[in-house]
Amino acid sequence: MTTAAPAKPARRTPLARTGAPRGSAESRIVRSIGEAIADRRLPPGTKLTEESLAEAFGVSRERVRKVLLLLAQRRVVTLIPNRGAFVAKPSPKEAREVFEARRVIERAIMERLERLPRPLSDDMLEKLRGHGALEDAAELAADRKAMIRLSGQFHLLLAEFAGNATLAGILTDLIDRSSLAIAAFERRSSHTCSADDHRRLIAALIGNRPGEATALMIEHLDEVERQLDLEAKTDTRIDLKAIFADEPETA
Amino acid sequence: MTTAAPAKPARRTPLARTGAPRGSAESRIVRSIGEAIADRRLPPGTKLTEESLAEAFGVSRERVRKVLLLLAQRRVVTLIPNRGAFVAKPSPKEAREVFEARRVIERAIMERLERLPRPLSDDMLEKLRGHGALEDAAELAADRKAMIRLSGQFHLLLAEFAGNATLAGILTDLIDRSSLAIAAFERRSSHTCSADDHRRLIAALIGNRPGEATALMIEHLDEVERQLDLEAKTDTRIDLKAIFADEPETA
DNA sequence: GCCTCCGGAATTGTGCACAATCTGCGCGGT
DNA sequence: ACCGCGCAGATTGTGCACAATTCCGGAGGC
Repeated sequence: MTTAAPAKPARRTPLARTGAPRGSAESRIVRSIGEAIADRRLPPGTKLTEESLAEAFGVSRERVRKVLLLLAQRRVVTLIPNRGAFVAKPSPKEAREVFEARRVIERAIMERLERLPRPLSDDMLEKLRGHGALEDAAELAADRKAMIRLSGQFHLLLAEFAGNATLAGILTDLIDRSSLAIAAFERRSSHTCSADDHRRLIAALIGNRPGEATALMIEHLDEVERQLDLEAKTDTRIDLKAIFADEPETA
Repeated sequence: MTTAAPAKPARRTPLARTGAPRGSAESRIVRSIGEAIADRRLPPGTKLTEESLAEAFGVSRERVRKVLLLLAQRRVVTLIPNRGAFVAKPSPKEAREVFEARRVIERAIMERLERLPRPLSDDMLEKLRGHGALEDAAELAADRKAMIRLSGQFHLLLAEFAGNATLAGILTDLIDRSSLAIAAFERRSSHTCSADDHRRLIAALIGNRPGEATALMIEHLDEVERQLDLEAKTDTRIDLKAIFADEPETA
């Protein structure tokens, strides 16, 4: 204050949502971008300019910057120093690794679910059936985006039932990265989307024939991976840049 | 890192390691803090003031802020809005989940290692034996910090041998969180630190008796967890705050 | 014709100043 | 004496200005 008040500030912070959920603003954007990537509105390799995103979400550039940092650590976007943020384009190797990691984790989850006391709780049954219905509806309506989103949610739902939030959290990231891999390597032709697999899985889980649900899950994941074209021929351009740039945070 | 000179005259990016200097500064700090937490120089619940850290590492406060955000997403520190960053203090539930997640992942890793063609490559054998020697030396010298660090590295080494960088990355986080759990729940008394377990594990791996190494790994992890005191009695203070504060980024 | 070099524009990176919020402590009222 | 209120100091949160870097296009030389 005091001296020197050259017309410059005049910012008013409209207190509209003063103490409002600060943190949630960021996670909202993270979710939003994450979904956009998952259902392929943002294909791998897309440049994510800070200012564009800031404008799109109506927030400041630093907010976006923070979000991008978060997404980068989840390997959903790739941050290249002085170059910017790009929707991650996994290598075939990484794609295979992600699916293998999923098999490892989801097998464990299924084994846990199969060990649950029977019959399953009404809550679980209802959620399973409800979800099945949603997937059926999406398939019937040929709503591709909904199907993708629901497919991810299905796996996450099972993870929650297993009661290990830590594993579920890890799986969340892996599912996002799967979506990315699918977007990057999906074959033009076939895509017998997995709603049917899910149906059988639900039935096996309810029916409780030992080992069957687990086997179906593994087979399901194998099938999804098998539908990808993971043979060489990677568009080396972006990948090389991403590889040779020092990754900001990889552990 | 002698100078903290704010002066920044004519930086020349000595290309020593390409575009690395920027990003690596942060990951250096992340590693540094991570290690300090792992070997208990920073016990759970410790307040991490931004400015103190900035001064300690000779960097600006925003750099520290970024690092804290990264560590927060790895669940190594807890970020409470307008309150600051604290070394995470896992709940007993979370501790159990982390160990279970480790069992899931490390079992898979061991099964993969056991499936490796025999004899193991010279490179692997050398690294295994070399690491064993280091652990022996640390145990002999009663160098607790070294033992903790080496113990984590051992598990990570096995993960690398398994050839799935994605799983290894996930395990890295879980190991850090294990250290945290151990720091939080270690019993005063016993701590037959696991160097002996590791020795047996190495032997089993080299010897290649089917299933033995995997079984030893599971038993090892069980044993480490069993040595913790995970009964209620949680210091609710910090945990409650962490729980009720809206978490910035949890997925 | 092609390659190289050199601006100009756009984009990212960083320090800084200030605003918002929380904690601790002392004062005054009941 | 106890409780609540409010002020002061410290700490975190955020926008902004500017520095650094990269990208793109064109002119010039071989």
